[in-house]
Amino acid sequence: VVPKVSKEHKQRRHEQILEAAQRCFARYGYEGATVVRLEEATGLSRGAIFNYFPDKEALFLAVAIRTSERMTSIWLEDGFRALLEAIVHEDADWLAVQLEATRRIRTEERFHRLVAEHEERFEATRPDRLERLRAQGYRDDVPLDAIGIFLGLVANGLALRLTSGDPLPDLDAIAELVERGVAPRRTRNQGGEWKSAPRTRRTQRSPGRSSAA
Amino acid sequence: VVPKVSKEHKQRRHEQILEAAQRCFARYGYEGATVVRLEEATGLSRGAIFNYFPDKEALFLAVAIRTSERMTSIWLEDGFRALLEAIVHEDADWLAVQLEATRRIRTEERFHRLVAEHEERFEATRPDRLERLRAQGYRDDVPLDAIGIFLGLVANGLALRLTSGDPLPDLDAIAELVERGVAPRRTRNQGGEWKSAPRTRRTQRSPGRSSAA
Amino acid sequence: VVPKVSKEHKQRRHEQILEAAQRCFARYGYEGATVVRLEEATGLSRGAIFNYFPDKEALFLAVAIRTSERMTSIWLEDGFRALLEAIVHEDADWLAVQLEATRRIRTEERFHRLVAEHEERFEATRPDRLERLRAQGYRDDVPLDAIGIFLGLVANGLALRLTSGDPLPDLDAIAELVERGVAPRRTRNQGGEWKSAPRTRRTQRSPGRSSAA
Amino acid sequence: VVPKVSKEHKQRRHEQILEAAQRCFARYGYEGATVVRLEEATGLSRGAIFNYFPDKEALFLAVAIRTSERMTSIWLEDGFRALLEAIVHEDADWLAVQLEATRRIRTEERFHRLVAEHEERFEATRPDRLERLRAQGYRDDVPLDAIGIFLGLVANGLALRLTSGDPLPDLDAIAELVERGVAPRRTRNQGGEWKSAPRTRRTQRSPGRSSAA
DNA sequence: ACTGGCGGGACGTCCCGTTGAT
DNA sequence: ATCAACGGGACGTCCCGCCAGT
Repeated sequence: VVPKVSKEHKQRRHEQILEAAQRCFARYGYEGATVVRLEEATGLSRGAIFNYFPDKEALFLAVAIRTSERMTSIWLEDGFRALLEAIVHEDADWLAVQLEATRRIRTEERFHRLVAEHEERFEATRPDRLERLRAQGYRDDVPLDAIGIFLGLVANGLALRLTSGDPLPDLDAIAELVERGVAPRRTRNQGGEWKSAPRTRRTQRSPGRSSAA
Repeated sequence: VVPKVSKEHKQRRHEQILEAAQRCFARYGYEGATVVRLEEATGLSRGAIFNYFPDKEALFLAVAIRTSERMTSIWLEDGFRALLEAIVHEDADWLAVQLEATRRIRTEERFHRLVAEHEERFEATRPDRLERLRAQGYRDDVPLDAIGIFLGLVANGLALRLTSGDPLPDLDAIAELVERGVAPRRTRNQGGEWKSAPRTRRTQRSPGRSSAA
Repeated sequence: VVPKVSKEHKQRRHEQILEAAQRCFARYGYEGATVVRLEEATGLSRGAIFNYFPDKEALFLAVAIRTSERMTSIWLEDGFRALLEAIVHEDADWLAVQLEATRRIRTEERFHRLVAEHEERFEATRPDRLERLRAQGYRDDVPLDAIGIFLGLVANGLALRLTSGDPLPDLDAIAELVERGVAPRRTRNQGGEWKSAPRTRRTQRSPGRSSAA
Repeated sequence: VVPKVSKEHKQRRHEQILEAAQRCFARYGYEGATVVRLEEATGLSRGAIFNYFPDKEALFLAVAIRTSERMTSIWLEDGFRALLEAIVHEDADWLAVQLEATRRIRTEERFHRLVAEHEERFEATRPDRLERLRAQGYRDDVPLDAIGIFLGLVANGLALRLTSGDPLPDLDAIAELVERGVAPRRTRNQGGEWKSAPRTRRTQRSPGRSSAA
């Protein structure tokens, strides 16, 4: 009944495994991230790893959720430009994990259901993002959700490009192109608002399984 | 040692295998497309399949090259809007294959090299794409290759979104946003070609594939 | 469509695997009969073995059914004394397999169902054994099915004893004791009928899962 | 290093583990009785269990010895009929354990030796069973040890039948058949002791076990 | 040309028993 | 004395590709 190791210890182990697993899944893909490689990456043994996660699949799901939450959190709190910056400049592991996740959603029925359940459970906690998007002052001659989707396309396309190993694009140029596309008629292009814009700019993604997409 | 069946027969078998394999790889992913499933999809047996392709990886490479060439060919010959249309309206198998390919490039050293070799060999045969891009009349205050990359981001992002099962976006709206982003200053929207001129759309689906896909 | 190897070949392989597996299961028990040991015993590889049987469990079931049919067939065709003789003098592998089977029926829900399904399917093929028992001329002051059960107890007890490695009992003495127990009043003990008795003496077991019991 | 808990506490723990383990081994078999299940059954954890027994095998041996001693004690003290009654009416766990034990003797060299050592050590403590058997007044035209073996066959056969889930037989009928088989010539059935004198039956079930069994 | 029996390797899972912490 | 984290071994399963057979 008395905890044999401190709760902090368990927490740290949990985190340690998640982090190492993220590296592994990113580098080798789900199937390529064999248990042996997970052992090497974590520095722990099967017994330890599967003491914290029932399954390799559960481990992967946990990693995917983590990265997904990270991604949406950046977008919501720091804005779209910050998201592009993060995609470009931070380590690319979480992008790769996201792509893995979408692939497994596509190909593995079981995983699809697991993710759907999770999404359902945390759907309610999300604020109305469309409202927040409206406040950003985008052009109004195009449906707002289309703008949200468009921004998502660019972000995902960027992530895909980076994980493929293609060279880094000129982020300012990209941002400029995006900006002109979504800015209101008159205010367009008055001087790189993308960079100086308030940190709360964000947009909307489809409510479905957007986080993993 | 005279060939027992006509060259056309071999050609047809080759094609038949490629097509079935594409379905398989798209639906199940590379690892999930086991040889047994490939047998079922092709209606042939191991022996036959591995008679035409040295191993599973070579088969996948052939499929990936095929889909990749198809994608670039649409873009170059029918324009970006046509590419978007194709991504949206044709069966999504080749998108999934493309994603699989990038994933394997990322994770499998061996496959990465195979692709690189192939690219090198066929690089010379491609016309200068930037030249053709220039002819489209985009804005000139942003480097042309950035525009190309930007368009690629959107296309890839769209592909990724579709294969994830997210709902179809309003293509016209997306096209409008992209158009304003890349059009020259003054000439923007002078004829809404994006909307009104979906040049040579290829939206018809290849027969006999979609139903089974 | 044309069989690649002769049907006889497949038949022989099937038999070969069953026989070796029987040895293995008898000697090591179900859990102890690891796939490696089955490989050694059959002289074949995993690939070959599991080409003929989907599962280790299916293989065991096939073996158990085989031995069970053998046991009941001896009893029905050659009589109870012949059964005792067979239990004592033939190789004890099939006894051990039978015991394994009952144990797995007891402990493994899944196996229990498999056996039950099999029994159900072959129930109809069995002739009315109680009738045949009646013809044997046992004492009539005790219910006939009790006599059948009693004989079954002795046979099973003998099997259990033998597989435990205990020394062989004096079969004639045992037979004499059984004989006096079940013979009609007057004819009792007139001179070792057990040995000279007609070869079609048999008795009844509970219809349930008797074959595996 | 004074013992922190009383000797009685240790004794109770010991007993508690043995009892729970007996249930486990009976229900799941040796291999199926995983340590996790033993933990659940005992309400204790690995550490506690392996503090009292060096390993799983030793625990099983202890359980098996316990049940075995119980069985022989009933036979010797209360007679054969009482043994049959006990087999039929008491909870079947110890029968299953006995069967498990004989199986492991047969298949596991190591366990066989352990049991042999134990037998050797306690052989001397047992009174001469043949002597006691002789005192029961059986027929003398058949070797006495054959009678003993015969009775053992019936008892074991009955146990096997019961653990297999087959329906309960009519015990009186069985006893009558046995009785006639082993009784002296003239004195047979002079009082039907088998039926009328179920000496000192021990049919009450041990408390607290049956409900959970 | 085509089949499929087969070898053998590697995977995820589970399980036992040790060990260090309480 | 008791616990649970953990190491590491072995298991059944599945899968790819070779090649003997037709």
